[in-house]
Amino acid sequence: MLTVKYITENREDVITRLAKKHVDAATLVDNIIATDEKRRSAKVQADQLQNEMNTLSKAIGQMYKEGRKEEADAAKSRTVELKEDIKNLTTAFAEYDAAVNALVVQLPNLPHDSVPFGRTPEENVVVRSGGEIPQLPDNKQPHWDLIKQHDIVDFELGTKLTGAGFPVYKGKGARLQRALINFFLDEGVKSGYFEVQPPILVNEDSGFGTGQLPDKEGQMYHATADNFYLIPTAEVPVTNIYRDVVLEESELPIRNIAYTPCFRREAGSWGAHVRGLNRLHQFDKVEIVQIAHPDKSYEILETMVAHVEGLVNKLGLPYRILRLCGGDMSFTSALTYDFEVYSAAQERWLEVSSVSNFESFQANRLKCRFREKESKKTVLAHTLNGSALALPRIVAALLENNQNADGSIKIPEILVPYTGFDTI
RNA sequence: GGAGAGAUGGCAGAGUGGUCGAUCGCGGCGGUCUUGAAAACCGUUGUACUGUGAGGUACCGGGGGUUCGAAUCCCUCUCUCUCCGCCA
Repeated sequence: MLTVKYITENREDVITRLAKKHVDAATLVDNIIATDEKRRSAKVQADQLQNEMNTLSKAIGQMYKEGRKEEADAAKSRTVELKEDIKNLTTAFAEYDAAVNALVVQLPNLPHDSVPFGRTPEENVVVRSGGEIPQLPDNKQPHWDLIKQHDIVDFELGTKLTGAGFPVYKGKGARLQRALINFFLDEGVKSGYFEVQPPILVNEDSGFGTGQLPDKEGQMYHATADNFYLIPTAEVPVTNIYRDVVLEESELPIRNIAYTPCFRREAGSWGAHVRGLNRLHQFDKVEIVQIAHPDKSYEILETMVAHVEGLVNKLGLPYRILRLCGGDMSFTSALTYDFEVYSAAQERWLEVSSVSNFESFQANRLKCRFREKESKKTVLAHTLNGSALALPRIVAALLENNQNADGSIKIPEILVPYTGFDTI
């Protein structure tokens, strides 16, 4: 969330920039400023009275010590009214405080200046593309048919065990999964990321910290007996490592990489275009997360994009990088690049990564700060993350793009040391 | 799962109703000394909110209560440790 201080001091800026996300924030912003004003006023009054109370209490203590009991008892009677007033003001303060909070969390993050205008995914801007779209045999098959032919992913079996969207990977399918995970992790570690293996169940505080709660709880599976949530992305546990943390400036940037399974309920979004591996309830993903100095975060965003680009290049997949327009960006993001690979039998672009700079929007929720070396002041850090990469659609594209006329599939050379086979 | 103990500032560890935001030590920072470093000595050292400012307020795991006054008493929740049981 944005800081109230920033909103108050930059009212116009907030409103004009949010217009790019097609949000008319004027009413909300003014409401925040007005409520915050009341909040502060209640705080000041309460503090003053509390100060009187503290002074009086000390005096009473002194009187007792000196044996002036009657005087002390007289003073006590004066505290009754004070106490009542303080209670009322404190309650008012708490109410205003909660109100301000409830309002502020409704404001999306401000889009960066470079974010294109636009409302729909069609208005995203292709910043660059690479790789070559392969010429497939006339009898080309979509991946769900290839999968069936080789019996490497079993959707029906997954449905038996759990339900739709929880496939069972079998044989070379399972090994391909494992190969990709290891490949992505190794590449990340080679680029200087620090590997972590977080829990895949998180508590409410963590869900709130990265913004999945309270609004998007329908997105996550909920283990109600313990009030834990299954993570929709490793972003949640990995970023929350830095919740309520004050880092040293010299520790920045923090660069973490993690593999986790991810769980998404995707309620209501089932339907066309979700066949096969295109959309699942459980899938594997390697995620990169950075905590950065505000002056460096955009530079770092580009290095993350470059890292992801390196991965799709090494896998030989045709790809394009999109800069998301204001209307297609997430609530929390200031600038997002999406990576799409071309799945040549479906003849569709599939999103396989989303790399974002959240600036201090998440950090403010998380209270993730660093101590500025010069001033020794604590400053909100910038958080960034990106998929590097999400597996199922990569697998879909690999299978489709590398198929031969007989339905056999060539494994990209770089993966062979990981899979132990070069053909499916 | 059973029994017990505990949660205090970066760490270690005092403090059981009244100038306690909190003793002392270590660590950190600044300084003296030194060619430099170490040692020694002196000083300093939490966070947040609020006020133009001096300052004020809050925070001793979380929440609630008793009291003129709570780190200290009561209730409750969470977590940690030790022993036993079970277990990949």
